[in-house]
Amino acid sequence: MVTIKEIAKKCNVSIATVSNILNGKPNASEETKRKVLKAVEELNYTPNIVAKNLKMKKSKAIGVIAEDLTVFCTPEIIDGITKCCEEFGYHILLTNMRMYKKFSDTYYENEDFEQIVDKEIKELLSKQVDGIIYVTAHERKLKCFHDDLKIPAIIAYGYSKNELIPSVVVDDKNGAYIIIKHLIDKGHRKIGVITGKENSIHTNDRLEGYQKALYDSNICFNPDFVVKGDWTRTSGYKNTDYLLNKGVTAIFCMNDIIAGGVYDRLEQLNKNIGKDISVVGFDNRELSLFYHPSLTTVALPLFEIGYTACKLIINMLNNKNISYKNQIIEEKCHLIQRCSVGTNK
Amino acid sequence: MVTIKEIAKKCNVSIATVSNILNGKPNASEETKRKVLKAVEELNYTPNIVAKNLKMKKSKAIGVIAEDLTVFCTPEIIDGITKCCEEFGYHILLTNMRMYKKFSDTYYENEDFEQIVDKEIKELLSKQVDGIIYVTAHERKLKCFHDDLKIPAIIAYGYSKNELIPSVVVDDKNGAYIIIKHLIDKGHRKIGVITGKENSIHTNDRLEGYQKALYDSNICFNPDFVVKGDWTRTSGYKNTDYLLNKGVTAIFCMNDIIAGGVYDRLEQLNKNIGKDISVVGFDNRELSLFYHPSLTTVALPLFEIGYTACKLIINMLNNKNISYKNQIIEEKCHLIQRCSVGTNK
DNA sequence: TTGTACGCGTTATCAA
DNA sequence: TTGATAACGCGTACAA
Repeated sequence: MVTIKEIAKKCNVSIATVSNILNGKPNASEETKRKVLKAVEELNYTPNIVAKNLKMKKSKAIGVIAEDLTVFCTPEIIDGITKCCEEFGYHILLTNMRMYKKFSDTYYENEDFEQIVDKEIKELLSKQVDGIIYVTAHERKLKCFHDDLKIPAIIAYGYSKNELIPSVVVDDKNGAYIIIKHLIDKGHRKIGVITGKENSIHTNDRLEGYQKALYDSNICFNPDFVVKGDWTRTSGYKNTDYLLNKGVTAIFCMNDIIAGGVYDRLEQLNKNIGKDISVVGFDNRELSLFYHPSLTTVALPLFEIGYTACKLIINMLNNKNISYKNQIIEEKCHLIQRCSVGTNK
Repeated sequence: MVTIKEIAKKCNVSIATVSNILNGKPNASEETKRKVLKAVEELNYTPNIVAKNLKMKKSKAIGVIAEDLTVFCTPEIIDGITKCCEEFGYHILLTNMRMYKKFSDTYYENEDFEQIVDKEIKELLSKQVDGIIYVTAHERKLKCFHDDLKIPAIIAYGYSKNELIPSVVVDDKNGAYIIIKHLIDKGHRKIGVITGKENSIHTNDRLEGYQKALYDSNICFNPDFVVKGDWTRTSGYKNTDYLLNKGVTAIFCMNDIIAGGVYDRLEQLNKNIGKDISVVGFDNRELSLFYHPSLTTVALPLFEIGYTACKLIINMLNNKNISYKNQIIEEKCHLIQRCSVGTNK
């Protein structure tokens, strides 16, 4: 690799001059500037950022710790981070912990979990990243950073238990609100719900959004219309009959997978989805587009979460004095209208 | 940040001694070793890898250039890379070019394409990565590295035009072979095909695998059973009737999306998939599990591609002398048996 | 067994 | 307008 020293020698100038020119410092004559730039070109000089970082004591690198890259929401979040990094001249050091693959879906209950995370953070610190974004694979409250962390950090998609670490999350309440509002606008009054797992933040917030939407339209909330699911297709399938018996005209599934189960059952019953009965989902998983009929659902603002998280980290980097205590940023969902909702009456 | 110097001072030893101990060198007495390790613990010392890299002239970092992280195959490939990096103590510097988002699906025809790639490679070189893995979003032949690249590089999922750069790809031929073999084993003799886009490597190889499977079972290839699609659901829908009229008992769709279109049409015709007619796909997209009935298909060896590519890069790093000229590694697909295939007669 | 001194490729200070 | 030179934090001959 050719260094600054070599091009200095070739041009008969000092390395300081070369460095100045390369960094666009105002001094240096046009003459030498040309000469140096030409040599840079000819020798195909590539600056050594590692050396630069050492000297500058910063890396323009953001460490991204993904709990699991292969979970559907993670790539889109990282895509948002990438976009922001691109705009502000940062780059990404990726740590994929592969949690689902290693410990299946209860990884966060694993006793080694904290140690693993600690190790990865220390690793990133070693590499002198300027900030860290922790991307959860599964929305929940967690504490993954120590209080004495010396660089800015943020949690994307999960909620921080540590008040000094901000988080950027889905506005689930609003997401549920807009899709229920949509059903109401289409004339539905009796709207059944199949929930996700109990005690999940998603489940609670989405239920609250559902209730708020009803309230705002002067519809009384009927607890009988709410039935407990667990995010699975089976739980959609099994609970459909119950809601049908309650006389609902629309079913709000708290994710697209549950909706798949509801579709299964409705087809068996020869119900015409989007006419006899309306179904909506949540998440806008790719597969929801391929249901018959395609599923009206709510898109998670994954890209936005990534982008905002990264922007915030960069802000924190540039304004070290201001406090981000207890900051939780909620990104809004988007209604995706497709063919599973019909007009009632 | 606390440095090696500070812990040397605290222990009244030289930095050399500290360095030796930290790197597990045999010298140093138990006494001082204990003393130093204790100080390391107390001061929460974190080694500065940037400085180390500068000194050692290597980074233990692999640059990963993804054409688009949000394309379905990319995360799984990177997951494989991660696993391998983990095993061999490397880390990943991720470059997500966001090609689909920026230029839609013909990005590789964009005239700026090469320049963008060049720029990203140069950037990675600046960061002193030890090797580069280029992950295509779309299987095709491409040349993305210059001949004078001074570090090992490899293409994952795409084919290299440059004979010095190895590639790791899907064994499409084998994938088609095993799924057609499966159909034949189930008694099917008249197997229709809806292809992907013309001139695509996938399309050609999958067709060849289909033909080979027939041949090996003494079934004559009937060109009339092959109809041109273009990877879309619509192309599946439109071509179903044609194949039905030809009297096929099974339809091989060159991807799962096409199969979705075939399902659409077959449902309209009240055909019972998996009984009246069998359908198989390719790719094992998540959604194929949610079709009714769930789709028998072929899983792409994405994880394996990533893992192998990374392993190969690390080999190249450790054996700089041996040649990898014209090396193309093909990873085998896996048959995913589900419910869309029935026994014929 | 331990310490001194140098160099990795930069940037920044200050003097020329 | 330029050039010496001292850092940045670390690893490693070589000397002690």
